Amino acid sequence: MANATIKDVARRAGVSIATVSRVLNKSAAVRDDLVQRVNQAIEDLGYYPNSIARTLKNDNSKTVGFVVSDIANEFFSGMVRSVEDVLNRHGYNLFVCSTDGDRTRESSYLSLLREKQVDGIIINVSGKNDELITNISNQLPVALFSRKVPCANFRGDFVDNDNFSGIVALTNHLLELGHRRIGLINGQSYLSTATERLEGFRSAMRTAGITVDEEYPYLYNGNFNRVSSGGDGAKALYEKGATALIAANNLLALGALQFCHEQHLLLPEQLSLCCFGRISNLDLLYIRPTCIEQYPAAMGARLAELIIERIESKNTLLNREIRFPTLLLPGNGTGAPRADSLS
Amino acid sequence: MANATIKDVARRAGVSIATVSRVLNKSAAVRDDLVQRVNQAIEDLGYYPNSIARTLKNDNSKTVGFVVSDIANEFFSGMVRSVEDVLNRHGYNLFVCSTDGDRTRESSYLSLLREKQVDGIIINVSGKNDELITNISNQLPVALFSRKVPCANFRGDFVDNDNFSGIVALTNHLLELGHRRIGLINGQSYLSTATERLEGFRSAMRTAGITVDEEYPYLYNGNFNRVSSGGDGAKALYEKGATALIAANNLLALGALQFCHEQHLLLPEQLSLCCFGRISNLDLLYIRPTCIEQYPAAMGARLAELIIERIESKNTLLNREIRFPTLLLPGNGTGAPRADSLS
DNA sequence: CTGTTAGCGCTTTCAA
DNA sequence: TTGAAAGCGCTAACAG
Repeated sequence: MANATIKDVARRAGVSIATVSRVLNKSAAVRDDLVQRVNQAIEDLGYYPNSIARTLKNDNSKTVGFVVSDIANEFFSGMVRSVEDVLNRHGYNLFVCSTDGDRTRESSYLSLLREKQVDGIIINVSGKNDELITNISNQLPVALFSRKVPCANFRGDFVDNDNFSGIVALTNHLLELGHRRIGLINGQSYLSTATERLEGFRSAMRTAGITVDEEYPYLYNGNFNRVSSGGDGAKALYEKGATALIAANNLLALGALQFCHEQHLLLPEQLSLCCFGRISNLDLLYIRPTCIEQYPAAMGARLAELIIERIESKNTLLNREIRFPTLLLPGNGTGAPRADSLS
Repeated sequence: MANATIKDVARRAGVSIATVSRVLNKSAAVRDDLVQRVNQAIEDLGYYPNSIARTLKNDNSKTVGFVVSDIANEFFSGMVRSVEDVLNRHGYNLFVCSTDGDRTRESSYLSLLREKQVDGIIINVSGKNDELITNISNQLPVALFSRKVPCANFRGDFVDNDNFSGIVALTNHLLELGHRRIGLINGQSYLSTATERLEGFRSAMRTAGITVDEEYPYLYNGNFNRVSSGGDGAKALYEKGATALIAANNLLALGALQFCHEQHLLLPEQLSLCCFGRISNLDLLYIRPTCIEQYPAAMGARLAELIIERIESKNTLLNREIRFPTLLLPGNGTGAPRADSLS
């Protein structure tokens, strides 16, 4: 029942294993009749090559790791599909790893992936293993997305949305509707996504004459990975008197929307809601928050291309940064603030 | 820059590679001071084992393949997360493969997985490679879900919902509301999921005195993998006069719901809609179809356990079949038929 | 054009 | 308790 090996094929075809290898890889010319005999033997035996042995010899596994907080998050699962498609077209397989944003899980997955000799790693970092990832990036091709590693000697590529201009667009949208007490439900402040989004918010507000600093009351620091955090943020900011909310990612938005739904808040009459990111089945929701559309499929495809190029270049490429332009998708969850709520 | 090997560790610790191996695997007693020296050397060199070499020697890769039509489908992505969690707890990694329900993609992925020496395969079969999968199942642990392989000598486990009683519940629900012209938007008839769901429908209807045979006009054979197919089915059956629709899976339901939304059909006044399966953000939808809840996380965890047991038993276990009980989740998309539509 | 052989990194038998 | 050495399946350098 054990699988046939190259030796079995060679014996059956009456040639040496080197010849079989040459036929398999077309790595050198082989006489026609021998090719026939080898192929016949392969078929007879149902032989397929052992790519583990090949990896050991060749030092490439044709395997890539995809590390995210939660593959069940619709944004990541939309992405992984196209990562996989592009990689597969190049003969690669994909290991999927969900870290839950946890430091230990992340580092243990990274160890496993290295032991398995992956050729490269695509990762949405937790922000808690920055030094480790920087080290790895100098030995192995790495492509980051959504979250940067703030280390000077990090080597690798980075893909994200244009966070700054996306949040500016959302903020301006709300400002134009007349809102002033605009709340931002943000994620962990040590993540580049969070800081960039906060910066965009602050900049747009400043232009409107509003200072967003430590004193600004309508900021909530939640957790990008927790829907419940979005609900908590919405509750806190709404109770403080915010007339409009921006959720900084899709999960936070979902939590905020659930809060509104459960509290029977009228959107946009009592509260305006918009968000950065993609919500599935958006057009079928009872209220569609205005949002910044994301393109997980396109981002995934780009990431896969970047990592393949980096693998093929043996990690010699200069760092690259790709920003996807953002698009404001109007919904029906935002409107003018109630007259009695104007400051 | 190349990674340290067991040889480097041995040299640095002044011991043989056998001793290093014994320390790494605790496979035999080693004198205390040598253990210290080896561990020190490992740390100094930043050594981590090459699991590829280990696989070649040991004949197990600690790797499992997960093969589905589309990992971006919310049902599968919810599942893969818990598959991964359980496997990871046992030291396994997971290869994710989306076949798009395509015969060639499926078989090519299966080849790749075998070449990579996966220890087992969890698969939602396309239905187009049944003999191949049956063959594989006799060499390698296989766990199927949602779709059976109709071959007597298939070896492996199977996990699914209780399709029959689920559809019966949906059908009875509609019958009790007074519907008679109930449409079923089903998937490919060569898939066990489709036949089982059709059987349930037929049985419930028969009990109500309605014969569902070739002549029955309110049957639509669509494609489980295509949202658009759900829209086409809804259109066709609605135009034929169906007063209520059952979509046989989540994607078909989504398509049907989108059709209703675009056509501004009033649910449930003009049409009742219910479905088998889970739709994400269900409670935030403008209309919530009554549906049969599924438990992808629980199913995934169970699948992972089954495949691990089967791997550890060296594929000697008898075939097992696990059915998850179904639960009817009431929504607001179903109601009594309009008076003028009663037959 | 073909075959022999070393060796990828590891585990494990066998001897000491 | 330790080390030497064979061998997992494959590729590629080398010799013919």
